[in-house]
Amino acid sequence: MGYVWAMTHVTDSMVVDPSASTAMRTHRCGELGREQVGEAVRLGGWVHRRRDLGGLVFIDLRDRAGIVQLSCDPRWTSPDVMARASAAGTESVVLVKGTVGLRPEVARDTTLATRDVEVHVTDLRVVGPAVTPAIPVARKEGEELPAEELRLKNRVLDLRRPELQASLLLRHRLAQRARRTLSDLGFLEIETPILTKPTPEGARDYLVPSRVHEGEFYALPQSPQIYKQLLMVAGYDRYFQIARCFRDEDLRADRQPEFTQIDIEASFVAQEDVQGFVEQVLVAMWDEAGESVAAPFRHLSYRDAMERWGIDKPDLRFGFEIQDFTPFVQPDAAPFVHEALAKGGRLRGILAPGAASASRKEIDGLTAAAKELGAGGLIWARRTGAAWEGQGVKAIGLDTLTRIRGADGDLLLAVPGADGVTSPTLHAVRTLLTRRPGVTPSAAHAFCWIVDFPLFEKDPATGERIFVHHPFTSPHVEDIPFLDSDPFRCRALHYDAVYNGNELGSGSIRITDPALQQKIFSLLGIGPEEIRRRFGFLLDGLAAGAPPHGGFAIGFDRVAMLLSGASSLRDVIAFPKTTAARALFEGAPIPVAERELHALHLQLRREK
RNA sequence: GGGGCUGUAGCUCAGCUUGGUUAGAGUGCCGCACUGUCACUGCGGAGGUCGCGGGUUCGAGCCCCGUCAGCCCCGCCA
Repeated sequence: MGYVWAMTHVTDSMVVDPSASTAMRTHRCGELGREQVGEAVRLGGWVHRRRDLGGLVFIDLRDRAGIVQLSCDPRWTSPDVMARASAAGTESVVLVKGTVGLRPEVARDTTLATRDVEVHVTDLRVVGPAVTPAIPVARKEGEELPAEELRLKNRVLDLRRPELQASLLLRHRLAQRARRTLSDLGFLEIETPILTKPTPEGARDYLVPSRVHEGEFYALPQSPQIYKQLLMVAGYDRYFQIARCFRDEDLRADRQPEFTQIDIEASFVAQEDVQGFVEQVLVAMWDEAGESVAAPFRHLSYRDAMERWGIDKPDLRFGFEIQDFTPFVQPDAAPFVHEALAKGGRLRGILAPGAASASRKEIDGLTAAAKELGAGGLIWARRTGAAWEGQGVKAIGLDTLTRIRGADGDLLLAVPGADGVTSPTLHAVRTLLTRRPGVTPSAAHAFCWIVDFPLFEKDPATGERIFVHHPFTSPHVEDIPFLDSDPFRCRALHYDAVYNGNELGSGSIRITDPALQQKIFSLLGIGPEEIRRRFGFLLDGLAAGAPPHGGFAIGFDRVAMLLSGASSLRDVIAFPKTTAARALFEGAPIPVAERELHALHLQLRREK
């Protein structure tokens, strides 16, 4: 608490912002320090805490810059002002006149950034009385936050908390820095429509019924994808937008139905140009948060990432890489291992140095995580000295273990099977291993690019060929000949930016050849009529003289979350939605009256 | 759509394992006292549909079923 406070508010209070001065106040509370001693000041703020000693009243007055102590003392405060100070309720807004004074030496034992000074109050008026707050803004040390449901219902109070104010302040600075960085690189900030056309591909659209056109709907954009491509065709060269995007899908801690992307597109570029722009923006934002990071970022192919980390967004701050133990498997391995190999699977696993100390309970936890992801179980063995022990000795056999070798103190964790099972399983296992006490990251920041994603994948449900990304992503030029003969061999000019195991965003080089775009659509089984209906305006655009172009979208909320140390997107969004996509504070969504539905040509059908 | 966790005073929590007095604590709130506090202190007080509905039982905050809400995860998120 005190730590966060000091960290976020001392910095701000070091500089007096002259623009803070208004007709009603001269400074922000948190800006006052020794430099203002002797000055007459006027302040406005919220009563954070009040300490009423009878003859003396102290008030901690809070605003967005921090807290300063008000001292009401008969030596400088009249009896009627004293009475008002003593009656000022918690979280009420007061206007104060006074003089900045040095606090008595013995009375500076405080965590406030403004610890040396206080305001000797000569006038105080409650201008915004507050009812008793439903949730506390000022908390005791160690006091838990109120339940998130209450925080969301009482959002104005929650937003007053210094931590949340610090997060939103940082978010503002990140946005400004990104904006300036891109603008300096010649990118133009251009807005695109919020009422757009449904794109039945991908995520579910939020639909908006048209009043004017019966039975027709707008969609809220899942991203400005097609618009930004058309801006390239229109010759705008370099575009960006801090764009709101909407997806009607189920939520997670790091997923909101409406979210913000730093959306970028540029013409006459290759993949590395776009990556260079994105790196500059990311480095600038990290710098804004006080973190020094270096570009260019390391490149990893999708295939490598899946092979060594089991995921396309590896956390490179830690070791515990996945290995292929298949070549070491000897006849003494258990039948189920041989069966898995016979079916074309592999035996993959992790040799975790020093993890032989893991308790049985811990290993059970790893096994449970493995089973949750579809693995039959988790083979494990620990090596002490030269000896292996554990269930894995039987499962994969001593001969196999001997060939795997390992070192004293290693914990071996392995899973036989298809990559589709072993990769996610071992990724989950690895993630748990990195969280063991005593495991330290090799660096604070590990950025990388994941490149060479496959263009197509098989739909696990239907077996049909589906696009991994959106259908405007260009294949590698050298893979185009294989589009028909060996589609799964084709790599996409698609790239993800990954940071400490988090996907920060993704982008691609787009298809600009209308013929190739048509071909891709038809490979996906979309007929000419449907192409026309859905994407006609894009194809027409491409046919009008399209420059080679590509772009990227940075998940801005996620960046703000990571850089502010928040554990949820909801803590970097002023008015977020719950996991059921409800807004508890304002109370959306709500049922609408029959006549409103009627005007929109809609009729409700009651389910069940 | 599926799985898990949580729901008791304004707030944070205990009570639930093993059903049985008047459901407690801290804090906040209200009142009184208090001239250097800073989580002020001291004294006194008010404050509860134990999320909601049903069931079992002589008796349910506690057991069972259902439901709602919040959170976490899987599916989903081109």
